[in-house]
Amino acid sequence: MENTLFLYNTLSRTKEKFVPIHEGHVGMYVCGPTVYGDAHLGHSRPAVTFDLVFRYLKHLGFKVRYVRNITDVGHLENDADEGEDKIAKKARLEELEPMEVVQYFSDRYHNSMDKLNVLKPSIEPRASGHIIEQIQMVQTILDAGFAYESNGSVYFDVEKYNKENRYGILSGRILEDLLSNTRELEGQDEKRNSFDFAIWKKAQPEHIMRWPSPWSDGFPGWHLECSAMSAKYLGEQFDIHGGGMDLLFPHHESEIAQSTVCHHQTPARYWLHNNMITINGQKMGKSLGNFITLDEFFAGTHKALEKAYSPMTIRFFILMAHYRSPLDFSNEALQAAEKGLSRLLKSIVTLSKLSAGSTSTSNITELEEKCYEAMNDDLNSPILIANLFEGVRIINSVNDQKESLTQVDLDKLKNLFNTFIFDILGLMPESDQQAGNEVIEGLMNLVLEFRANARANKDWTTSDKIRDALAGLKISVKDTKNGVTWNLD
RNA sequence: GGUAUCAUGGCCGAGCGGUUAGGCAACGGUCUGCAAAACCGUGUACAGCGGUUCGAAUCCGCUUGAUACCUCCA
Repeated sequence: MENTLFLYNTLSRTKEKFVPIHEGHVGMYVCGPTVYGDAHLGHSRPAVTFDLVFRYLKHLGFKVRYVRNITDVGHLENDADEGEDKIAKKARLEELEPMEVVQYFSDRYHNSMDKLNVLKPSIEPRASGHIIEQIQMVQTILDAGFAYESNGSVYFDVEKYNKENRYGILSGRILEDLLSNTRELEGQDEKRNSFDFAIWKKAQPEHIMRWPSPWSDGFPGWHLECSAMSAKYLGEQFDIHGGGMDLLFPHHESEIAQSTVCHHQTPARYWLHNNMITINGQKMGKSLGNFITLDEFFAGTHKALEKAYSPMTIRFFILMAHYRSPLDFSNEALQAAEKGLSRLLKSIVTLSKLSAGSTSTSNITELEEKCYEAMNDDLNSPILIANLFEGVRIINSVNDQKESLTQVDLDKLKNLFNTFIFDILGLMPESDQQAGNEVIEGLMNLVLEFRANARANKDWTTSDKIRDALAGLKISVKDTKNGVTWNLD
């Protein structure tokens, strides 16, 4: 483990050397989805980003416990105090049990993540399964004097907390600014200050998702689940906390406040935030109604899409940008990603067929070092990919006999490509239909034999007819120096 | 209004004071019966205006524009 990984910590606004609390082990918590709708392109960014973190840490030899929650209670819709639970609303509209909705969209979320080749987290806890832990946490905060009960609900006393700690340590906000700038919202009379946030909410009579507590029949506050579940599975202080930038405030800020009161320390050492995916320069979001679901991408059914885009294209598209930069959706960009990915993956097949030379004209060791440098520098996947394309150039040049590599370098390059492309970037070949299909294999050999004969006789009409006909069946035939190759598009 | 981030060639997207990012597209060439693929070559990017410096896309200031958060959202 001689690699030194640097990560950008939102807490310090700098890149910091990553040193885990317990040597050789990493605890990572990432805010997962609220399951009340299909996963859209926006959801894929944190999933892929932290999948990359997970994969790379494992590659470096760490034993990683990766916890990603599923939020199935507690998020209020619209106005904070007047709204109803998102899950409950959807359930009532469709006359389903809330848990039925949760199950349905969880399954669909998992399905989309599987397609994107996102590894499953070690633990995927649900908020509804941790009500007791959350109630205990509310009690602890009340006992410590940092919360107050009001009409059956319990609110976190931000002003009091801020006297001894700093509310705003993560987001850079200053409490006075919040006070003077918070908008007027209806029904906030229960709170002492507008910036106080609920840690327990009394349920309205029509509210279906409710649990008994010392204060009221109700449900836990919005930010509490992550504090409770991360502490339960990763300890009172753990290594990495991740999520989308949009969660920075108030969600993560409030998590820090709650956990600090309960455990007297900042819950996580490194706070990582991925940037947003935008569409026409604007954030893709549920509430903005400008999102495209992942299934729509895979099927090409959304009106903004010129064609279908495969899961690996989406994954590669995301990895081509650094996780902290905004990434703008466009058909052009997706198609560029699609072609680039195809070229990258094709080179692996070419690589497997190369024969060794007596000398090496390229420095594979140096290439490998550059790949690690890129990843160690705050997971700079675009630089990594640029380096891999340098590898592609080398592979193709060797194939064209313009360069050569020794067996040692060839093996090193194969190992390099397998490690970075499959294990770390998590890409995978998508069309392996031709593999193992003996019928197609046999037919193709037969057809290409006829064509080879025609070509030998300079019967271009016949040979082109065969090639065109196969092209119509989405089989492309290419005549190379080393013979004929074909593949399914 | 407050806080934060950003503005790079046709498109996407790296860059953290001096050396080629990379992908896609385009053009020219090599190869090929023709294609395709591949390889080689080509683009005088850095929002604007000042400043610091021997030297700035990169640091500082101002201007303009954009986005995010401040309310659920990845």
